Amino acid sequence: MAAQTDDSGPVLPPAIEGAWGLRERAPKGPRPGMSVPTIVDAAVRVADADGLAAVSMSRVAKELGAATMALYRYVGSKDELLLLMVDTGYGPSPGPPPPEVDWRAGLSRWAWAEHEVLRQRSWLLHVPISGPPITPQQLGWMEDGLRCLDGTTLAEGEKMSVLLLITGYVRHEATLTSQVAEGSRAAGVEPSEMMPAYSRLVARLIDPARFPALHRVLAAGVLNQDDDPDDEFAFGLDRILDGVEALIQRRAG
Amino acid sequence: MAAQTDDSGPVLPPAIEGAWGLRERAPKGPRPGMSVPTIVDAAVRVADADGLAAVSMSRVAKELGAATMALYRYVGSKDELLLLMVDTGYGPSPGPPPPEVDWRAGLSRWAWAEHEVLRQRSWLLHVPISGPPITPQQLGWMEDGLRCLDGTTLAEGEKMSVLLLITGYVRHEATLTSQVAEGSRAAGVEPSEMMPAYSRLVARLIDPARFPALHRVLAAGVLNQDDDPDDEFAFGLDRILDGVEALIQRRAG
DNA sequence: CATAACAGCGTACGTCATACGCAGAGGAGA
DNA sequence: TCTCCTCTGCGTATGACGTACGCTGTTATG
Repeated sequence: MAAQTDDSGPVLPPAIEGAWGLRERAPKGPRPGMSVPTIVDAAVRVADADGLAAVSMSRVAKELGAATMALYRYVGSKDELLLLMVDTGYGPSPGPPPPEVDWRAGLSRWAWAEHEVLRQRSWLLHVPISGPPITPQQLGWMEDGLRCLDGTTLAEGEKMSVLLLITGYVRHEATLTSQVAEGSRAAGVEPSEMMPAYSRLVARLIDPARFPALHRVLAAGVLNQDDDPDDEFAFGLDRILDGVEALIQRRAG
Repeated sequence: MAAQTDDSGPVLPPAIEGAWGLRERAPKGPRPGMSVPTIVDAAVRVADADGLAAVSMSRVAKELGAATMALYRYVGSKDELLLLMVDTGYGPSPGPPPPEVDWRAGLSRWAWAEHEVLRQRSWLLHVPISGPPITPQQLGWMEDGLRCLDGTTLAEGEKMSVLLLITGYVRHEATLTSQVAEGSRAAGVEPSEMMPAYSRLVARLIDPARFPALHRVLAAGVLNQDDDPDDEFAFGLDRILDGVEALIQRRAG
């Protein structure tokens, strides 16, 4: 005869339900001195300033002038806090595509928006993701991506696959870029000197007879020139969109 | 007047230099009781059995019947051990493409080979990568990938970008797949019931008016049907290869 | 005013990576 | 043969971390 929460499908952590606005008030007891958003914002501030590794429960608590264990009244575990940090860190999605643009321009805009977020918050890439998206903002990004493909002839499942394809690319490219940046900071090398140094290292290691193709790449100086990283990103994105375009035309024709 | 190691570019950790076979013997002192490969193999065994989270220095030492601190005579840090684990975990690259196949079949084979490795060793995806590839096997994979594009008209830099594109996709797709698998294990749900459960959860959360496109996807039952995950993988791969093909034909024509 | 739910948090525990230094092994040189 | 010197193995100790547990004091409701 206990209260039935719902038709209760899979169980959602309380703090996540809170993010969706479905959370019963607490009519008894003292007024809470903090809130989940306060805590998450503090954690995001720490990550922005000192990286994800600096985000410990005690550090976040210190940021709020509270004791470590006080946080556990609001979040069930550090993993839960991380999940909420991702939601906040990504921020609101770029919104549905402007009506006058075609799917390609829309998806491009969508991809660049995520690219920009990840450039400024590279710690997002270090959060171990532990499941499919369930937070409001994450599903908002998904919605906006799907809308870009609204006018096309793709099946719903294909739209989804296309989005996964693009997000995956954006994340991977951002991962590589931030690794170079972090590596150069760790080694105390000028960022512009990072790739040349890497190129020299590989050249020293490999035997041209066993690694001919790689040797040719090095000889071409590909890794030396520091061309605009945005060009590199645009290259891959265009390849993917070309592939999508081929599919759309096949479905249409 | 001290010995000059080399023209010494960037510094490589000793254990990694060992992996390249350039390491001077130690002519003095007692004979080592273990070796770097022994330790790495033990660590890989632990990860295969109980996941990456189970890989602690003490657990690996226990696996070898040694004391924790004994390992530090062979590897400089846990991060170094992880890097070596990745090298061993990936294993040897699939080899250069058979001579009779074109670039597309070659790259497809290359991508499926990585896909297969990641399917069997999903812990590889959890290792925080901290820099561009420098271990022998990793560069071996790169070499084999580059060779697939040997006959094409692409510039060296473009070949590199194409490989990054594909690896990124393979890794991302494997990440999503393994997350579903791990999530179902953690929740004690049948793997085949995982996506339907997720679908029901999202349906409960979202407001169809604010998430129309997402709602349509759910209504189409896209997330319910458990089609062959390999088909999903093949779909994205084909889109990428279509994009590459478009580029190659533009460069050629 | 009594009660019960709840906020804040001090303490304690188990785990982890790893710095440090000692004991013993076993070639190299006397 | 004796003496070093270097290297291996590892015991101990440190500091950080996540978090279980339970106490204290607050506050709205009966």
